[in-house]
Amino acid sequence: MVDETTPADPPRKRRRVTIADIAERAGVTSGAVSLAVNGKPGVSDATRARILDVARELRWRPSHAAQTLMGKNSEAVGLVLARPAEVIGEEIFFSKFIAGVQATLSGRGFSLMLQMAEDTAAESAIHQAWILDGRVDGILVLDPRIDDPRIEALASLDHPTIVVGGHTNEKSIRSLEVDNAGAMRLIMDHLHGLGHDRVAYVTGDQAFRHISERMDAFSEFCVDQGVWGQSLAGNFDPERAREATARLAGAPRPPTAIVYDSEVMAIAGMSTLASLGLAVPGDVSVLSWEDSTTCQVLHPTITALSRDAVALGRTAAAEILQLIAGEAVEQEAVATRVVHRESTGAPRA
Amino acid sequence: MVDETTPADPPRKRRRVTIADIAERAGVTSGAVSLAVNGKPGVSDATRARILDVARELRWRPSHAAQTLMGKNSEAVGLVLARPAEVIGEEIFFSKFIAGVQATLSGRGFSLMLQMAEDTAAESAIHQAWILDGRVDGILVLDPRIDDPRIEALASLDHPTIVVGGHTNEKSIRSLEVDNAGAMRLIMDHLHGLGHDRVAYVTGDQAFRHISERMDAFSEFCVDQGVWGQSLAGNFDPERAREATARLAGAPRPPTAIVYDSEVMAIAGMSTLASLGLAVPGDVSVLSWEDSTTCQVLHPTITALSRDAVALGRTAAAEILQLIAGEAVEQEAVATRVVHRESTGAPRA
DNA sequence: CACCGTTACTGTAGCGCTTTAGTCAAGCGC
DNA sequence: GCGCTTGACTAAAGCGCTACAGTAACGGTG
Repeated sequence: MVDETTPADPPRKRRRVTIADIAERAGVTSGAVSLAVNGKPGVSDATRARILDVARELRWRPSHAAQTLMGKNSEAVGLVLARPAEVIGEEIFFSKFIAGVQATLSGRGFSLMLQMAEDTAAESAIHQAWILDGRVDGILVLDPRIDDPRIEALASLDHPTIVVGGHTNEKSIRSLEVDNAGAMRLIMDHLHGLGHDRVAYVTGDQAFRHISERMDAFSEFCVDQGVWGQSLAGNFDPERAREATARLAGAPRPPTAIVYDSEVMAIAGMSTLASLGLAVPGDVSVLSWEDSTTCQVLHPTITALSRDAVALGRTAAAEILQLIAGEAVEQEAVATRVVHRESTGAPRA
Repeated sequence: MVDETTPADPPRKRRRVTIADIAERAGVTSGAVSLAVNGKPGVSDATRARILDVARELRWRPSHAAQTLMGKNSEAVGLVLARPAEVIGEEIFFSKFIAGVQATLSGRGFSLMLQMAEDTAAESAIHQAWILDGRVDGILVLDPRIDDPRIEALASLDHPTIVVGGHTNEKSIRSLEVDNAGAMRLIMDHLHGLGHDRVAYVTGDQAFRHISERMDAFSEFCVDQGVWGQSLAGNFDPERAREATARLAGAPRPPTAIVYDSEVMAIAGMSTLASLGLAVPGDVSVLSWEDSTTCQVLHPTITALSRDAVALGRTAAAEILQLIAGEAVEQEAVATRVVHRESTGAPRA
């Protein structure tokens, strides 16, 4: 019969409801309340029920700060993005990845702590602050670089961490393997299978481990299969992709197919080809590393390496949760395939 | 002579460095340390300098948990997304908005707490938990609905909150005004100015306040200017946009221009028109509410309402920070304009 | 019936920090 | 020399919660 709608409640400063309030009301001490709400033995069933009733009635919620002060988990995972805001805003990968991470995390009641940093040094500083403060239980690292200073720093902190994409030298740090070499082989098999033997690859930022892995696999494939192949360095900037495309198109012996390291670059490249009067895939085939709705609706539709970034995010989240819980981490491969669309076809004979 | 480097330190569990450690080493009490590190009067300059030196040397960082327990700010802002993961992954608006929010927040040392929720009820529960725990200092609400239950709930919690887009009935809650009606007028002025007098509007989810505001402005413009105008309900799903487009194209008197409520829908619509053999803008003009790189590179390029979602996020973050700091909140309008590209032109005579 | 083991609690000491009330010596004016 | 201020600290309480050492009552046992 206790009605807490508080009809004429004076709207003054609302004080926090604490276990002491519950204790008083239930006629026990705060210690007993703690045992009761945490499901630990030491209180009779009757008392426990009474305490829980009062707690519910008072709309009590445990103080997170007090709990982490006692060394409890913070139920949050941290992710720092060290890329320019424009890139994060444009590249569909990030929002998909984050959406995937969130979907899994939220299902388990975890939150995501997100920050952007200017550079990897700033990113490490944030990692450090979060971990020492116990604000996050685990950290997700994106875009690993060759000899990444962040990973070294994290290894010394000895905290649950998952590096997404590219394994690390630090064996104490888990990484979510992304088979960049295998994916590149899928792409090259596709193009080679169509008959292409002059392929160009317009890359993203080579400082990233995953990009350099792709480049290596590209070169190896070309050598092994006798394909003429050339990488042109880019940095995810569509303008750079335009320049690279124009250079390739104007070459004495232009490639018959171009692979772009991102959807944004592929689109920029394709529009450049169109403006140069080149037909896709008639004169040159185009393939995008990363799929999106845009690839499906553009004319011609763009053949793309589809990786399901949402699933990647989900997997990363699941793994970090397992790591936090101290369970064995089981690697789950993210399905990767080439979706054949209109932008790739047999080269002109 | 106190040397705490402990030469043969066994690498066991790393204990947290606390102000007590600093106090001991500096030969003062923890109270003095607190005064020193917080820049408060009560310690001599010499002592303060000594304390700060020791703190730096020991790499001390204040315990966030202890501080929030004392009622300090948590230096974080919360944002809950209540849309399907796929939509968040596809719509460029979200990543741009979040990137913008982050850019401003990070600059001031704040973090973003991000969660996804199934529905608005779950979203409110998360808000409540965050606020009562003091885990966030402020909350950002996106996609306000007509008679939004979340806003009511937040109003009763009396916590810094900014509703992005659409003002609220609750005058205690601040909102970041987005002039949907004005933007719709810009769009219609553009089309009407080109000579269109049969315009269709394929909408997003009408439960959202911003969508209904746009629809109202659309209707009003049409009535006032004697333009034949019709809204077709969508829900941001490209498939729905395709259906709507096909229906419009097949009508006895089809519209000469179609406005789509999102870039994803505009692209879907345009590809549908193409597959029906209709020329853009020859047979029908297309306009997208929301700009993106894709709009710029598609053939034809798409005329779009450009709102700079990154700036919107930045502004939202700046406002919530001002609100948290207790400063006066100054509304800063986000530049909005129609970017005229190839997809709109004069209707065929 | 003294003895022991449970059960169901209570009381209190922290976790790391802030804050307030005190303490104590030095300095000042008359 | 006395009272009084001032500056520079110290001591201790308290934020909300957990953990752990007690303790009182009860029931069973030989």
